[in-house]
Amino acid sequence: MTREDILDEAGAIIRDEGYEMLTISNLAEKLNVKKASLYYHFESKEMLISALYDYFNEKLAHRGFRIDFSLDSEEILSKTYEHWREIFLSDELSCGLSLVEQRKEVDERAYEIYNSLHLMLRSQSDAVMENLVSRNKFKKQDSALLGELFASASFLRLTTEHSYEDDKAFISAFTNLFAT
Amino acid sequence: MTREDILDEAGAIIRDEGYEMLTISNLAEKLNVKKASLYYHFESKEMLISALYDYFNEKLAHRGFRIDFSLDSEEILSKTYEHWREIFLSDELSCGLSLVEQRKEVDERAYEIYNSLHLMLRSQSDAVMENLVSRNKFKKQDSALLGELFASASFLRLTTEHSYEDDKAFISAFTNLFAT
Amino acid sequence: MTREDILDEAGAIIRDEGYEMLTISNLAEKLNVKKASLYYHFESKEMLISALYDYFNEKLAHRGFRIDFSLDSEEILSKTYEHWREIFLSDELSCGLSLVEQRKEVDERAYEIYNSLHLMLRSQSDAVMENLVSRNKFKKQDSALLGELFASASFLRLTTEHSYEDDKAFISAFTNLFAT
Amino acid sequence: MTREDILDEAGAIIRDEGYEMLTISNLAEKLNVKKASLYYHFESKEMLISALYDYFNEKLAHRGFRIDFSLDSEEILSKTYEHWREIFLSDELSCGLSLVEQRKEVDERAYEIYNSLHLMLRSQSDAVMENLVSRNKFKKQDSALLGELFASASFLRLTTEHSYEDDKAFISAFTNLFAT
DNA sequence: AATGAATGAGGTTTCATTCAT
DNA sequence: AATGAATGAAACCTCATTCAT
Repeated sequence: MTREDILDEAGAIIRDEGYEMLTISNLAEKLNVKKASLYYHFESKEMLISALYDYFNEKLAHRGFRIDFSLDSEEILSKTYEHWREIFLSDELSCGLSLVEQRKEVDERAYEIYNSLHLMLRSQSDAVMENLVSRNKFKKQDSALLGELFASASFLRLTTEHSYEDDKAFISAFTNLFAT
Repeated sequence: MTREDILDEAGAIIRDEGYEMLTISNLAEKLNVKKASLYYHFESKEMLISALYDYFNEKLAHRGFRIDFSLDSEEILSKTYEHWREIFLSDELSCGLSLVEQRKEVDERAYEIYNSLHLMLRSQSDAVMENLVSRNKFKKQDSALLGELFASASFLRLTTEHSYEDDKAFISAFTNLFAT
Repeated sequence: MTREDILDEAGAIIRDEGYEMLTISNLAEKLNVKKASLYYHFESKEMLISALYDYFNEKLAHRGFRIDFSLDSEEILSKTYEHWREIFLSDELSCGLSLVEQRKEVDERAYEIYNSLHLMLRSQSDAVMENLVSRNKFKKQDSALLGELFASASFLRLTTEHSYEDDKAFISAFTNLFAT
Repeated sequence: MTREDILDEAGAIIRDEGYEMLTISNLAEKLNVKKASLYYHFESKEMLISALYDYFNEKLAHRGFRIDFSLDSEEILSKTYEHWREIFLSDELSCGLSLVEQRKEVDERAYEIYNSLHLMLRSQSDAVMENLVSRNKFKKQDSALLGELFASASFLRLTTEHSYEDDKAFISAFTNLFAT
């Protein structure tokens, strides 16, 4: 059992059972070790959770963002959305996302990460919009506003349940709304 | 001490200290009563929390939504946003909102309310957009999409920190983007 | 079960089994209650121990010191010694004494009490010597020094094991040494 | 890391932090080794503590006691007291003393050593007094009683805080009290 | 000679809850 | 309507110890 194994299992518990079910007992049981063993790897529950934030942060940082701007507008938005969707639903990151969502109101650390996640979406959205506007794919208008609108709507779609077709339709409609 | 007093204090704890700090001990202490006394009013903690959801739901239901459509477009959006802001920040409702936000990933009941809150924003937003489009204040286009964009962006703005001016600017820009 | 019952039992454990055996589990078991019950009466183990110091201090303060100075010198010293012996061996106070002895090197509070106990013996010893010297029962000499000598020797005798006769002989010899 | 290093550090912990802080974890940490390593040198904590008693005993045994009886009475007492003071305060022995003081009520072994320490002081004190009396430096009287008085008062002075001058004055007064 | 990893037992404390009064 | 006293379960954590390497 390595530190990573522990963090992975901790993340899974948070995602699947909720933050308040992340107890040393529960965690140990799932890992098939005794409670005391966890204290060999982490000084305290607090430190474990802190490590969990680091772990998530690091994984998030390793996600690149490359968009092929030779595609047509709708496909560009579509790829962007897919990229985010992967982040939100990937086994690797959904745990951290779940942690952050549950703790953001109460834990400074979670709040920061939640905000920086927003910021990431927003800046990627802005970059895409700027490109489309500058290349006259989208009507000449405030690309920052377009960025916010696309990022916001996408974020909410990603954190609530929507059908695949519904998402497709949204992207198509969004493209049409602003396409030249 | 009435049931309402208890629910109010419970809400305040959730908002100010987080859901996990809502313990019988903490609640009793804040109310200056002994723990056992709370069991005269509520069968169990579970029932108390259930009552808390009802309490919030009821208060939410009593919030009407009346917009004076004789105002100009920007003012209409502004009033709409103000209306939501009041809901999100009012002492009466912020507690329930906090509860729902913290528990939505984990508690069926919270998830439902969270969704219905979204729906409410969305339907009000849709109604406003439909009106503006139908009265040719806004360009003829898919009013449902406009509804989603406005509701989404507003929701995220309301649940993260933004300056008053920033919000003003957003509404103004949004209006310009779609105004005829 | 009252606070006093708990303190008495805690004291007994310290005296009979040693300070490190004063655990919440052990204490609860001896009192035939469950661990959690102790927390109704004391906020924490630390508070319990603090209360124990108070309890001992109070009992110590209630011990008067009255010597009949019409007796002969040896009897006066004998009574004085008996008075102290009672303090050191009484069921009521031996517990506190044991606590203080075991913790004085490590716990500020115990150290203070230990010192004030010394001081008490010393001042009573001084008073007795002063009386005997001033009444010419003892040779004219530094009564403070006599006080220290008698108090010191008595203290050590009381905290280590000595036969009754040995103590008697000591007092007798001490009297002869200084009697006119 | 040798057995001695371990014993020295263990003693330092007992003196500086108290017996209950002598844990394998704490000890290992201070020695910059891992807990398991200590078990290469000592079978168990119990054996380690037993070795600690031996270690202290041995060091104590190596302290000779030689007094130059050609000095004057006050100086003889002064040297005797100094000798003891060195034992009580020396880095080498204060640890063991601390151990014994903290454990004497609870641990047979500590109790024995504590008693034999007393005995040592007592027999040295007796020897000095006998010499002074036999050489007519002190008035002809029960030298064993003088021995007890000097040893007792000194012992208490050494285990509680006193100024250097205060100690000096005590020795001077004691000398005067019994000098011919 | 030392250590990484694990453990069983037991420590203090908090939790929601009960029940007689 | 409220509370004093108690409780079982479970929380986090530390202890001395083991054992393969």
